Amino acid sequence: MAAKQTRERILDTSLAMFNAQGEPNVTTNHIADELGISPGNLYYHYRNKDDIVERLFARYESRMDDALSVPEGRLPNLEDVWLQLHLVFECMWEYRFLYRDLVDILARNRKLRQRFARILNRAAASAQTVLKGLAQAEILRATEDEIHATAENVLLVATFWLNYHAVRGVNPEPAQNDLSHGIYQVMLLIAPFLRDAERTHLNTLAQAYRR
Amino acid sequence: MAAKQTRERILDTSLAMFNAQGEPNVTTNHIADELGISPGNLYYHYRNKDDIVERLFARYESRMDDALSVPEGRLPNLEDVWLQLHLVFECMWEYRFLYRDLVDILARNRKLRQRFARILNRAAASAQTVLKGLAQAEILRATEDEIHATAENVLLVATFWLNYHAVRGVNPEPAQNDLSHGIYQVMLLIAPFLRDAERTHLNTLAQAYRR
DNA sequence: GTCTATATAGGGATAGAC
DNA sequence: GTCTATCCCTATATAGAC
Repeated sequence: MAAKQTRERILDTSLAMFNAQGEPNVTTNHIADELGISPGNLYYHYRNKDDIVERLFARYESRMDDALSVPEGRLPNLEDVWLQLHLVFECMWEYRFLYRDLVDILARNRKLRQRFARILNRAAASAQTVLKGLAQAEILRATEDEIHATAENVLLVATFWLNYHAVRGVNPEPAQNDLSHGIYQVMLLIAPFLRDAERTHLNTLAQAYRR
Repeated sequence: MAAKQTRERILDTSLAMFNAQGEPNVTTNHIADELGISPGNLYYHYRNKDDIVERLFARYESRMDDALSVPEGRLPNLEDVWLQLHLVFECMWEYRFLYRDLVDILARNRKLRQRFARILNRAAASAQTVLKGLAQAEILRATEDEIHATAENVLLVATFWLNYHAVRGVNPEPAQNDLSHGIYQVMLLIAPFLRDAERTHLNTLAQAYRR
C-alpha cells in the first residue's frame, strides 16, 4: 500500500530530476534526499539506478508505442500527421532525459539499446507508411527514394530536436512551448513534396508554430 | 622539450580515448595509465579534466572555423556544397566525443556553451549564404522562409548525424565510412528545391554515397 | 618533469535494527 | 517498509621527494 506509493513516487521524482538536471548528474542519494527517504529505502525498492532508468524506459516505451500507431483502414491526411507529431513530441518531452544523453545511456545498457532500436524501426515504418499514404492520396508527390530519405530525416530531426534547441541558443533550458517549433521544423521536411494547395495551407498553419 | 611533447601527447591520447569510449567514461587516471605516466604528472600539465576538454575544444574550434569559410567573390555551386560538407563532417568526426555528449558537456561549462553557440551561428550564416547564392545562380528555387527553415534543418542533421547513426542500428560503433551517408542525407534536404537538371545530377552522385 | 603517496569527497550498494 | 550505519570503490586533486 504505502509500498506501492513509495515505489511509484521514486519513479516520478527520478523522472522529474533526470529531466531537470540530466540523468548523469542525479545520484540515488539525490533522489532519496528529494523524496525525504533514506538511500537504504530506495535500494529496497530498486536494485540500482539502472533499474530505475529501465522502469522509466518501460513507461516511455509503452507511451511511444501508442503514439506511433497509424490510423488504419483509410488513407492518412495532413491533419493526421499533425496530430501524430504532437503525440510523439509530447512523449519525447515527458522523457526528455532519455534523449538528452541518449548515446551514453544506450551505450551502457544493451537491453535499452535494442529496445530503442525497435522504437526507431517502428517510427521509420510509421513515417514511411504515412508518407506513402499521402502520396497515394495524391496530397504529396515523391519518388520511393525521396520518401525513404525524408522519413529518415524526419526521425533524425524529431529525435534530436530538443538537444538541438538546447544547444542552439545561449539560454540553457528548453521549454515545452518549443515543441511547436520542432513540429514545424519536421513539417517543413515534407513541405517541398506537397501539392501547391497543401503547401500553401501548411504555410498558413505554420505561422502559429513559428515562435 | 620533453615537456612540450608530453603536453601534446596527453591531448592526443585524451582525444582518442574520448572518441572511443565517450568523454564521461574516461577518467584522468585512465588517460595517465594509457600514456604510461603518473596521474600526478598529468596534473602538472593540466589543471583538471575540464582543462583538457577546453584545449581540445580550442583545436576543434579553429578547425571548424576554417571549414565554415565560404568562397567569396563568386556564386557557389553544388560542388562547393559537397566540398564544404566533407570538410565539416571530417572535423565533426575527429572531435566526435564532443557531439556524443554535447548537451551534458556544454551544460557543465558556460564558456564552451557560448563558444559552441558562436560556431552554430557561423554555420547557420554560412548555410544561408550558400543557399541564397545557389538561388541567385538559379540552381535552386526557394522562398526566403524555405531557405531559413532548410538551413536550420541542415545544421540539425549535420550536428546529430553521428549520434543518430550510433543509435539507429544495433551495432554500437560508427565508422568513418558512415560520414558519406550523413553528407548524402544533408544533400537530400536541399534536393527538392533544386532545378530538375541538378536534382537528377545529384541522384546520380548520390548513388556513391548510399551505403 | 616526473614519480609516489596520500588526502578528500562522493557515489553505489548492503546489513541489520526497528 | 523504513532507517541508520557503514563499506567499498573510484575520481579528482595535491604535496613533496627525486
